[in-house]
Amino acid sequence: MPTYRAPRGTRDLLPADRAVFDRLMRIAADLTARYGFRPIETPLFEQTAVFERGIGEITDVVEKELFRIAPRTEEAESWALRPEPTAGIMRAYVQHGMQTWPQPVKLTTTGPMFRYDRPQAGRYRQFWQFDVEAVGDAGPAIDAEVIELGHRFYTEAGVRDVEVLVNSIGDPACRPAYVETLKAHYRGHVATLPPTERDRLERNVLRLLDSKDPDMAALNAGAPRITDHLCDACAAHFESVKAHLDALGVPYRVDSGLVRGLDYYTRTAFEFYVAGREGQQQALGGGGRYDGLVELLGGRPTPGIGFGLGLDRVALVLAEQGVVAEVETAPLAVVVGADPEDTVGRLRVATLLRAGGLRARADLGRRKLGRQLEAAGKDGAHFAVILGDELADGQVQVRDLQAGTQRLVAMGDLIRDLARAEGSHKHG
RNA sequence: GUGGCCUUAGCUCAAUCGGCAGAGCAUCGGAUUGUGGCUCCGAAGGUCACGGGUUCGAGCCCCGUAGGCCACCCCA
Repeated sequence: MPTYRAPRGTRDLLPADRAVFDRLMRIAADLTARYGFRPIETPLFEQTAVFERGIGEITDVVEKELFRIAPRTEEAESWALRPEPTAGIMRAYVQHGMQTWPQPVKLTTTGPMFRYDRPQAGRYRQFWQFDVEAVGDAGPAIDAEVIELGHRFYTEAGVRDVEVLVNSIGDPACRPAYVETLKAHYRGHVATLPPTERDRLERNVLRLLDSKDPDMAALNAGAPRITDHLCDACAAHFESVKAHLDALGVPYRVDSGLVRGLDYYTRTAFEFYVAGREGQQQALGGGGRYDGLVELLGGRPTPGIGFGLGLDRVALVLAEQGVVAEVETAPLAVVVGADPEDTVGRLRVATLLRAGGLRARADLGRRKLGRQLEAAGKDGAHFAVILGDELADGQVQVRDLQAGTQRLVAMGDLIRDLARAEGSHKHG
């Protein structure tokens, strides 16, 4: 067992893993560009208050999962690693006066998030999210646009059977009354509530709705639904979001038990799952509308909507579904030589090829030719450029490692020859 | 944060009743002159996760810790 290892809940993305992430990030960047979102980077840590105010102090994310940074001096500011990107981006929106930009401001970012909870497969203390935020448009059309974008990301990534769950969780005009109605419903059955659920009754009743406790099933079935208690404005908004989703052909299912764990959400809430694997653990992504957040962070009242998609989980599902991303990392050519000691010659030719724009490696180990060729083959190289006596006539052997054929090529023609071969390889 | 299962070489796994830590793959080297994939030979690779206890003797039994996984909690 090694002396040092990656901290609990973190992992190394080895080249094969990293290639999968690169591909996902490329898809995200390409997709968001097409939809008019512009990339933004905010710090990996913020003043703790940004998260406490924004996300809500009585949420699990802040209460027990926030990665707090120990202050270095007594008067130091209190910082925490970001558990999600939205609060930081909205902080930036306010700080830089983005309300003076053409609205809506559409932003995207992809990067690591941090939550101090107990690790499990697909659940890490450092995990990656692809995030999108559209600020300054009250919807409902843009709600559907954002949901459709999220859904399309999975499609382009190659994830099969992704299902969208949507709900409306009301707004300050109607949610408080609904919360009281819901509390009243459960209070009538306090005695039958499991201990953990009883504890949540007064603190956050909405959470009882998505409880997986079998004893709660019957009770939840009879519980009043938020969608039956929306104010007129929220109800109309929700209907319109659904109509837009229908028009766009996005497959979705209304789940009136869907609530979100962060306080800032209003009205539209949605999550993405692989069909048949609903249940909080396996969420591939989620998001919603947060019309009160900018104001909470000191800005003018500004509506907004966005989502965060978990890249680690997407990678996990892709692996489960057997989707493999072919990424070209193998060199086009490896320069080998008959004289093991002539590293100068091999490196010089490789440098020449690289200067010509080709992916080339030189075998700098001092081993015999056979070993060099063997290593080149294992590396997945298409060609081996073999340096030998022919150099005296200004020629090298170019061996096609897959076909097992080889021919003499003049040094002066080498770059053009290999470049042409690369092109024909790519096209079959 | 709660409960359970697990941890032996880089990877996948063996090791009889408590009695000398092994294999396959991968890595590196060799098989008479400048040609890979197959084959053969060899080398290297271990604090048996870590710490304690029981025992003549512990990879194996007991306790603790760490890490991973599973179910919760909750999120991505």
